[in-house]
Amino acid sequence: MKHLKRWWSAGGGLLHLTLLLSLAGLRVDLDLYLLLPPPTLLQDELLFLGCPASSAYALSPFSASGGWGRAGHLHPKGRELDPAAPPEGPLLREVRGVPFIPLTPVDAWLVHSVAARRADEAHGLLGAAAASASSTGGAGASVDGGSQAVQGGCGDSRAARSGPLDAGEEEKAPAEPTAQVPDAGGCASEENEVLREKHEAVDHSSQHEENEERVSAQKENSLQQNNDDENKIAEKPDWEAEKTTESRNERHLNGTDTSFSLEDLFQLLSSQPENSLEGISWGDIPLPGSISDGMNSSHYHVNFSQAISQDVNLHEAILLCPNNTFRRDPIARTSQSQEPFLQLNSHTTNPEQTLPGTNLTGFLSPVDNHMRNLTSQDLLYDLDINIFDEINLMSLATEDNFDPIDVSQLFDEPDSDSGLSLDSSHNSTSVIKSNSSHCVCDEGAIGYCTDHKSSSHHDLEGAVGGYYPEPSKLCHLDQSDSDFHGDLTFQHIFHNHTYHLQPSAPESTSEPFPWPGKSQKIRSRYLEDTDRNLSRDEQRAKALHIPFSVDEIVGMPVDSFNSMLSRYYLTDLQVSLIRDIRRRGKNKVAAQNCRKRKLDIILNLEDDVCNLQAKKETLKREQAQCNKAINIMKQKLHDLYHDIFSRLRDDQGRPVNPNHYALQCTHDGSILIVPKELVASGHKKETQKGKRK
DNA sequence: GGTAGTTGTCATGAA
DNA sequence: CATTCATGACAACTA
Repeated sequence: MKHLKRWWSAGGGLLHLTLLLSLAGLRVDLDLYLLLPPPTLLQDELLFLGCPASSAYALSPFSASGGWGRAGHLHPKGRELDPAAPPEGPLLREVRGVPFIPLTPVDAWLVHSVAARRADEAHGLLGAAAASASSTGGAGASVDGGSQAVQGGCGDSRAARSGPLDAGEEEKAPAEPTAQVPDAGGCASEENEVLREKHEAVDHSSQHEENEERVSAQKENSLQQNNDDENKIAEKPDWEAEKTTESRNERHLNGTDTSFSLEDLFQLLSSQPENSLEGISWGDIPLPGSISDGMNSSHYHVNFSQAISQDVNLHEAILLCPNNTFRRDPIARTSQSQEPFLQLNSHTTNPEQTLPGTNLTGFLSPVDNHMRNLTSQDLLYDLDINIFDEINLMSLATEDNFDPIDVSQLFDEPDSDSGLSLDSSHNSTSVIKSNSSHCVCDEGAIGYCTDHKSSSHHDLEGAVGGYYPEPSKLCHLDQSDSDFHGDLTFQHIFHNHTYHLQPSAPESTSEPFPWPGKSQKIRSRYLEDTDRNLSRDEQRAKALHIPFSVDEIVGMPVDSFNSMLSRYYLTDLQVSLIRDIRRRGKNKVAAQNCRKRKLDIILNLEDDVCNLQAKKETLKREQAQCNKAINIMKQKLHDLYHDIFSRLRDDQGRPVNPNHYALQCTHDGSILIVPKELVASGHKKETQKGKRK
């Protein structure tokens, strides 16, 4: 940028720039009038910036006072000329027929500087030549393609396109020295003047660099004051400012804003690294040359929304890019973030390439939002639509006249094995298939009807083998799996061109691709590992391209399951398999639960046994303690008895024999000595009464 | 190679 | 009647 500034400040910068544009083959007839800025540029510009717009702004280069256009052709935006305007400087007078409308102070300064310069020239150097040229209209150092080095009288058509001048402006024009438009000779002499002043400009170049920096700062301020959109540019970060620049360019495209200021040029140039000018595709610069063309030709009036809708068809995107959710070019995406300049170019200079969808870097964001807003159901729906094609092929596969080769050719699968012929499938499976053509469909027949099932699978896989993404995977299923022990036959169907070999032939002989030793081992190991992780039902579902996962099929509620079966177009084979998968899955879970429950019951019973055994021991100990206490009590009672009878005496003073008498307690607490015979008869009566009750 | 444990599956009955 | 659940039985697999 510094280089650019210096280059720019050298005075001939615009000329060089124009030459570059021309050499690059860009049809940009920038009418550049190169005049050196005075040393007082900064002060003048500051003064200029401080001026109200009514007095300082937007004088068209075709202003009569400016002297570049025919009198009476001031741009409608133009107000009036500020007499205090800087006297000289570069002017971007017209861009490919579109009048240069200064929007920024710099632009306006350019206009003013040229206007003042032309006033000086009218009095001095150009003199009569300029006066003679004024009758033919403006002229400039128009450089177009390098061939039109000097284009005289070019101001006619431009002035005509620039629109009428305000009457007031036209009246003020004579007040200024008449800006005589030079003819060709005038342009030549003007170039000499430029060269002469260029040397002078070298002295002021350093100061001009500073001025340029301040000018850029002032431009930001002026943008805030004048334009809301420009104001956003000043406030927003760079990446947002790019958007605004884009919008501005779109305004150019739509013709709503025909102005193209040096600021735009600056912005474009500054968006590139300092020394990368040569890397800039000048043809991509959204110069108003092409803009003006866009005003005249309809193909630049692009309906972006239409372009988006045409390009980003969701279904089409998914179908075309099954591996990529979004149909977008990652390279373009990268370039959007890394090369805003180029991305910006793509909108303006080459819409034919950009808009039809090859490069949607700038327009894909709404599509992305749309895609992000899609629910998983929507995506699943699209996915299912995609899968339906497969299912339809499956249906075809089950038909008799189905030719798998056609399918292979239809999908043009690189990995498709041409050896997957009808002969192979029929040779290996037709006999079995004829014996039980629908064995797979039968409930409960899948699990261990291995030959039949595998044969059916083979038929199907053989039918869709060319379409199956990785048919070789199925050849590397776990050989120990009895359900798929026919996979070797399977393998022959897919990959072996020598079908006369035994199914148990070594795998290496049937491998169609010459994998190197190590990679083949890795590959087979990988495939075994990946397939080993799949359950049988998952493998079956994969083989039949069931569009649902096993977990979904098993865990889905009944209503959803039934609605799913009715909602999607599924073959009988698929429906049968789905139901089997569901039944087996639920039964598997039930069996697991049952075993778990049984195990829990067993464990609980074992715990109960342990608890009961412990309780039994406790009770035994308690019983022993009780017995021991009872014996103690009996012994005490016996001792008490003998003690009592030893102290008892009858009427004659003799001791009472305890064998003949017994002690009996009455209800009132008194104790009687009763003969044992009476006690025995009394016990009999009580027992008889108890029995009667 | 035999064995016990695990797991998947089927058949069957009950809810 | 269809579906689910529970469970015994069987087979395959694994350690």
